[in-house]
Amino acid sequence: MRPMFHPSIDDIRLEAILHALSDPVRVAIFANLAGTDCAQTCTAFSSVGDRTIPKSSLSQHFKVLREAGLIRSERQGVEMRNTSRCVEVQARFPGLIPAIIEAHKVEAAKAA
Amino acid sequence: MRPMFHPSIDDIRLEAILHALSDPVRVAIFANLAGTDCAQTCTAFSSVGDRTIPKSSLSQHFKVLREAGLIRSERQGVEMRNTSRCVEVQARFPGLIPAIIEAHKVEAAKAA
DNA sequence: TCCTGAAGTTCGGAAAATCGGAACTATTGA
DNA sequence: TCAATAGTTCCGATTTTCCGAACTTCAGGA
Repeated sequence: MRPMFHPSIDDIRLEAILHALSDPVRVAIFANLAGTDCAQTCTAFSSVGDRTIPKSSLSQHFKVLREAGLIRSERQGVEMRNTSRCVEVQARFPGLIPAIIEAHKVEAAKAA
Repeated sequence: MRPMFHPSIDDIRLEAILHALSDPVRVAIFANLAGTDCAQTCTAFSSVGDRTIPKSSLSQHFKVLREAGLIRSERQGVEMRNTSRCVEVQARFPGLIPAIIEAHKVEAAKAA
């Protein structure tokens, strides 16, 4: 298994962030991670909304979020602890993440 | 030629906006449109940065921006007048567009 | 009216990205 | 050492993107 790659702050690309969050599953995962202090495992998201996400797809989604610099994944025993990198991203692109999270809430509120 | 489709404010999706702006050419076009009051034609963007964009690709890019609700395109004689819909999007997703434009500037500044 | 040129759009095939099932790896606990 | 669990990797099928070529639309002459 390859070691996990996490870009440094300066290598984070706006393009990659927007692409990562342009998927409904990924933005849901990220919004959840950004809204909590405790790390979440991948399987915590095996279903998003009413959809069931296959393990392989989940793994890809986490990889995209990780390589965009949005989350940090650390192995802890048999599972993966995922946390958001909001604070770091905020330093590079001030206000970007809060605006997207807020927009995501606006849309989620409307759907309900 | 099919009539152009512009989504109404309430049909604008966050997902579509993020996807539209996750492309370097499109975010450059949109940042430019958002930063000026005067409408721009498509050919005004036939080159972005140092890259030359084929007409057919440009047309597709404008279509993506239009259908995401980010711009409005109106035929004026032989050409197309494109303007941003920032004010409308701001009403639906407050702060989202300014944050992305700002992030785009941060990145553009770094590249220079 | 009939050209001609300019501005975009549409078509279609090649290239790239995405999805998900099956097989694999890594780690813990019995 | 064996079994179970969490996640990754592989790979084929589907979907999306890219761009050249052909087409449409409109304005301004001759």
